[in-house]
Amino acid sequence: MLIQTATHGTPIRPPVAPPLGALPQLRHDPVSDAFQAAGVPIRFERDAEIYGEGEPVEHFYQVVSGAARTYKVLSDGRRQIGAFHLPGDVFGLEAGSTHAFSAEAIVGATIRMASRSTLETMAARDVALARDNWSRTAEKLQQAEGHMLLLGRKTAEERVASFLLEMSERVHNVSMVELPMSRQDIADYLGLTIETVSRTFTQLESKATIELPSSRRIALRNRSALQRLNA
Amino acid sequence: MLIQTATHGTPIRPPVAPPLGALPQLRHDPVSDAFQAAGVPIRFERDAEIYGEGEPVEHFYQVVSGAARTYKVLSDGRRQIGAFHLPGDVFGLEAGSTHAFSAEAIVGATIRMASRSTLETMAARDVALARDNWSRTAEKLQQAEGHMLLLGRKTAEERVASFLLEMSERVHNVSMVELPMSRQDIADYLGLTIETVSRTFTQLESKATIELPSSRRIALRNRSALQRLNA
DNA sequence: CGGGATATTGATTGATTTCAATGTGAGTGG
DNA sequence: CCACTCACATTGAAATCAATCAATATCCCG
Repeated sequence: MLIQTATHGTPIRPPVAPPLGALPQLRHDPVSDAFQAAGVPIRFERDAEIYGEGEPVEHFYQVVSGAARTYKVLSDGRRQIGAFHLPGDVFGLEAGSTHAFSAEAIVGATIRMASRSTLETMAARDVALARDNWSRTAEKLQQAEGHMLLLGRKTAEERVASFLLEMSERVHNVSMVELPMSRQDIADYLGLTIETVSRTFTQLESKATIELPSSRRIALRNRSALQRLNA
Repeated sequence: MLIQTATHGTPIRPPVAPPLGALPQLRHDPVSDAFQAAGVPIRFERDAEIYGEGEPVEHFYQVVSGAARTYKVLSDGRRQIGAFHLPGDVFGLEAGSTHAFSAEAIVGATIRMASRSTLETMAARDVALARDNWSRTAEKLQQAEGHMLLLGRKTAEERVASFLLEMSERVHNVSMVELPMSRQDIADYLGLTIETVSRTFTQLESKATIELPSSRRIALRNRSALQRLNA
């Protein structure tokens, strides 16, 4: 079931200038500390599966460099990306026994993997770590809730605006955003088609809200226009 | 900001036969136990606000009888219901300091409220309780993730089918489902309009997949047809 | 037995999808 | 160094699903 494309046991230093989230900004908190201690960095190639839906939860993950996506697919192939994971982000932190999502590298990525049982043993002793696990999961839940509002109630233009602001915020609000993901990934994250995403970008560009020097680089020219769309 | 319609300090016994989820089925686990010990049952009238988005998290909640909804609204009033809470369900269990959602009673409801600080103090001492807080939040996250797939990628018919199966499962898979919520609530949960929800019900009825003895009572006649739509 | 809220049904519109080219850019090999 | 190619992205035209606008219909509740 799992197509293992990862190069195991090869702790590789993060590349000098990864596309999005150039600064790993590893938070100094119990979970990050635990990852420093118990986590092993593994290299995943572009599109490599990190884990699959339904598989037992054996590890927790933290992006060191690169980017990952977690998603669900319907039987006929329709895909919904639940979240993008950028450097510093922890994912796969599930309390249940099996993964509810699949995870893949979006680009070549280095991901720190910590064994679930180790982290759980540590959490059973360290109250702060246990609390932090909860806190991180609760944070993901809030993100998911915000994303439900987007998927259920926002127009295409509003979705794209929200996406751009989110990406910009996640790389310290720089106005030139370098996207690691394809239009298909964006579409599947926003619940749209690639054509609609593309058209919306063009439309925002014609209103001088953004600029598209290349398909993966987007300059936010009128942030308040985007914020207005963010409702 | 908070329209306090709740009748505080009135521990009321759960009604004999609440509409949906007639059996409170309070789980025997650390959180439920903590609610038994530290929680106070409060009566909320139909549409009464339980807490509002942005308010500080001061309590955690468990539905004793009745039902509640948690939702977000856009500035122009568009609403997305993130979840319905039925007897036994815990909600408002947020690790952050403010509520990301608003919560209201859907029908008259008795809700057990436990003070956040009390539960957190208990969790700091009791590893099992801390683990259970995490576990419950993780479960909510999985539900939210499933709901994202629905909102982002499913057709109206599939959404309604998923909703009916979900409601049925939550009341022990009985085929006659008694809905506590209005069409507007259902629409806002599924990211549709009331008209589309209504038309889809009618359409499923004409295919003999369901039966609608009244607008709030739905009989699932062909569960496998619904499951097929659930993809 | 009203009367107001809630739900259903109908007609039409419209945003997004689908189908279909066309354009662009990065990597490859001649 | 430059054609060539393949994947990815953009653009256009048509179709479609759900939303909107607009009547009824039904159900509570007083």
